[in-house]
Amino acid sequence: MNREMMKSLNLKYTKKREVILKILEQSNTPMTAEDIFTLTSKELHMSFSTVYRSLSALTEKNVIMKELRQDGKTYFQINSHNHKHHIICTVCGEVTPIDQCPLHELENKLTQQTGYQITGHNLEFCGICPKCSKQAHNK
Amino acid sequence: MNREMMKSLNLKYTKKREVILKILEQSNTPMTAEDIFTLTSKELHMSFSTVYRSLSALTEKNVIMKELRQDGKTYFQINSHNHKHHIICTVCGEVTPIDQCPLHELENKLTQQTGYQITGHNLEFCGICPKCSKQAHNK
DNA sequence: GTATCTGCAAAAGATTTGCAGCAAG
DNA sequence: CTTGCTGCAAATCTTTTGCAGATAC
Repeated sequence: MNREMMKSLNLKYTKKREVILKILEQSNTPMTAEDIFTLTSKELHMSFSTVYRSLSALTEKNVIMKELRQDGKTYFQINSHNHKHHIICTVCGEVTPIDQCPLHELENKLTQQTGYQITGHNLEFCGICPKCSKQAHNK
Repeated sequence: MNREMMKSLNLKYTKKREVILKILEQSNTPMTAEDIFTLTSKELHMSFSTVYRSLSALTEKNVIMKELRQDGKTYFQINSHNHKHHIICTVCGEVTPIDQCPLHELENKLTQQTGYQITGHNLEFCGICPKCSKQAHNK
């Protein structure tokens, strides 16, 4: 994301937004507002309102995507269009991405069955990661 | 849910819980704490703490299930084991149940791929219901 | 210059908790 | 009579907002 792209979205290119976007682009997993606040704060002064307002502006323009997970926190990630889902370990919280999204096929079927125009979905698996399974076994 | 079943779960059988469970059993769609508070309040005096604490006790014993949706509210439903997912209209908020759950197959595949013991999932579709599509078209 | 962004502190909305009194078993 | 349930009000947690000052363009 650079100055021109921001301009074309009618968003001003500020140092804060630059750093927020850099953090998101470098992350390989969705992040909470708090994560982003903590990381950006290492580079410059940041306030929670700026984080939330920037994330919200970028979400509206579809630059980033947000999802509310079962832990009650909202996670943000760059909108790469080949979106991913995740499995979250209920023991240690480890997050593992799932390569394929298995739902597009199903969405077509559902459109036929229900008449809904489907515009999105949220999918979240939870379970116990191999490491934690092993530890439980050893106890 | 009756006195004996509650007893076997080490939960006391109170009038309040009886009414909360009745409401949930009669509902064909997941409900928020507020929904339950409003409905139960028509039959007896109820407080939000009692609603939340009862729902939380029943969730722990797997009598009911909860899910946090993208609207930021937690929805509760009787745990019928043949669980359902829903499509939610982004315009009018209408909720339509989806008959089959398409994920059990996928879960087996994922267990092989990732080594996770998968214990649950959350799936939420959103879209525009036929009624709202039609109205938008007519404008 | 002016529209937009930022910071602070205060507000909001959903849920949880401490504590004292009450009811079920 | 003892353990667990209830009500109230206050606290919590994440996110949003009002307003005054600062910055991008």
